Amino acid sequence: MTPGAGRNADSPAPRSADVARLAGVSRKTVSRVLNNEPYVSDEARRRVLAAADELGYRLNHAARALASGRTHSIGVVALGTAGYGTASLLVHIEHAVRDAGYALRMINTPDGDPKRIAGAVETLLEQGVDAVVVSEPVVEGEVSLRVDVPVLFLGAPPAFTAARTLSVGVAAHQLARTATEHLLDLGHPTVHHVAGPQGWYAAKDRLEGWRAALAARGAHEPPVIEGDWSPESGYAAGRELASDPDLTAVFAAGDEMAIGLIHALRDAGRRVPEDVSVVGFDGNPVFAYVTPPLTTVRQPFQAAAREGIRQLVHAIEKPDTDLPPASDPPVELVVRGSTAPPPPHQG
Amino acid sequence: MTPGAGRNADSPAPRSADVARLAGVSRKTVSRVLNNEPYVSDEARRRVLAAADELGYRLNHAARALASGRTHSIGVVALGTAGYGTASLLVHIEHAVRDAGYALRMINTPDGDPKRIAGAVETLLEQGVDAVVVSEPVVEGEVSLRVDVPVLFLGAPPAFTAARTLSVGVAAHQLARTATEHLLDLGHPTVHHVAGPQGWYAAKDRLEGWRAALAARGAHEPPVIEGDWSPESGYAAGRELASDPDLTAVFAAGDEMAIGLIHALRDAGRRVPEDVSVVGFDGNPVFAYVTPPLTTVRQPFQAAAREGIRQLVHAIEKPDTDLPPASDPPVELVVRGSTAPPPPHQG
DNA sequence: TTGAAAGCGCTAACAG
DNA sequence: CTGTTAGCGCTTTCAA
Repeated sequence: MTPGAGRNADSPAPRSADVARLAGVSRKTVSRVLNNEPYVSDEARRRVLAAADELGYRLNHAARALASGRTHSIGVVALGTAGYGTASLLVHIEHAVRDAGYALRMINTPDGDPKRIAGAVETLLEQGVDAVVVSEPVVEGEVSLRVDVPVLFLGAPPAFTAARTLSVGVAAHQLARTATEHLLDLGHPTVHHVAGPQGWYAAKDRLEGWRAALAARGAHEPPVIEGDWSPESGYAAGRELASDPDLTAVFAAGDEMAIGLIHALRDAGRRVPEDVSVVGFDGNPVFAYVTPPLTTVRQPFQAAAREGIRQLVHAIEKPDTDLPPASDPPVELVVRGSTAPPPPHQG
Repeated sequence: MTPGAGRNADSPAPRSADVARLAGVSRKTVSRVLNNEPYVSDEARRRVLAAADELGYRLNHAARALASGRTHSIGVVALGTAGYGTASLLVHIEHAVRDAGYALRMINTPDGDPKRIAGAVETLLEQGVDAVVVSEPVVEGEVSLRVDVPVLFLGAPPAFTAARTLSVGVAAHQLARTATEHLLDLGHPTVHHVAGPQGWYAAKDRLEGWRAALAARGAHEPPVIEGDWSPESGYAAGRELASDPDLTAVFAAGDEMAIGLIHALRDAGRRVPEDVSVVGFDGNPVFAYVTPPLTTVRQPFQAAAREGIRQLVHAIEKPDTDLPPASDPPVELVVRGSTAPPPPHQG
């Protein structure tokens, strides 16, 4: 006997009134049970649940949203394409959202153009969401949106102005600094940087972390080469860098750029890590298995997603109370085989 | 002057009645304009649009869904974690869904357990979706669901029974066969296989493609080693395989396993591709930049997503008409540096 | 080409 | 602890 077997297969889907009738209670009581509200006798609760089950009842969220003004869903605008970083962050966001009892609506935009992001948020709002999370937006935030739900910016400061914005970082600055210091600690006189596209906040932040580390040690700051996250752009940067005889260490703002970079360096006859050390950024586990295994820093995606959603749900549900602050996400350097002390002497 | 400047910032959001009043028409006419229905004078249309714009009007989708019974959104249950394949497919699905004018609701499940999938579909249905797409489910499909919306299985045959199911493949069998034949064509006497977890349909399909290629050439079929898609499992398989002196060619069911495999082979003193050739599966562009660059087959994710959504939208909107069939997705072998003819003679 | 009336299925507010 | 009464903002008849 499948659920709902008592009725014709083509009969309309059961409504809460049907459940109420079968359970012998009012619709409101059914509503109470379904929403886990207090003040329902155990007996009534039991009967309602049994009736709902027997009927194969499924709550109509559109009706609930219309009546309550709340949709119980969170919209996320995901940036970028299928990179490991973005995808991994998205997975963790989804998980955190679901754990919090919300549904997820998603829009992906290939680039981080603020107008595009604003358009995506607009679309999400129209579809009805209780909050919005913007994952890793770009830096320039001149757009202003009329948004009355809370907005979380993950991995960046607010990319546009709205009534209630939150922002949770992924410690990019600190991670970049850690990566650079690792190289400096190894004895390299300075560290070159292959940056991400400077329209992205994440790219800018990493660059600044690198710059800060250099400054703190009084190391010379070589010119930056800007890539676009792709391995191709890392390769191009590597060709350029390979001609510099003083080059001994490079920090790339992304693992994939680092991979391209290493390839170019080797094609140019520079050994990694014997001649040149390379550190990446992201922490994709697969790069532990390439030659040489990539030293990198791991982004605390999970911690950031959980913390961000925690704050967001708090803003939705208890906007007037304060939220206990969370501990900072861990900063993790993964030392593998692409880094080593600089060659004995050069030139 | 920002939109809606005429009203107090805290006033309730404008409704279609407000637009109607300002435009001097009835609510139904507003509805007609907003839904691009015929039988509206240009003049009325213009006035409605102007009024909506002036008020900063945003249609309430919950109300529309309640009244019309259609949500204009498609639910997707995404399988697996942040791998390149899954993420890339998801991005293309999102794009195709949005292009079709639908919103996307997403649930991610880490494994492909049919019960989990069924639960995810149930959740999606409750949230209200006009159709469901299940991305790359596992093979065993004993679950039966009472689903009245169309369901698309992408990359696999139906994983559960429902009223209206569609299925669009990603040519995995053919791709696996092509990969294997490439190795055979190079002169390898046979090809070993590192498979994906056999609970996954995609893994089984690739294994069968490999098997078919071998059978067609009358090549001996060596025992299969089963991995779990991770580079670690590829490495473990590589350690095992490296002890076989007859080994000259391996087809791995995923790029990441291939990377782990190559690493193990080299750790064991077998050169790639001089001693052993390796082909992967997926087509992640970054592996063009590792050493050796990985020969692989590219999955037609975009073509599959577009075609699947096309069929799905057709099933939603015109369930009674036939849909012109689409051409098969392209099968693409990407030959890079990890494959070569077998060594002159062995043993 | 347009409008009036009647719900869609649920929850909110209030009364028992 | 439980029920009653009104809507939520839109689309759907159906009539003009």
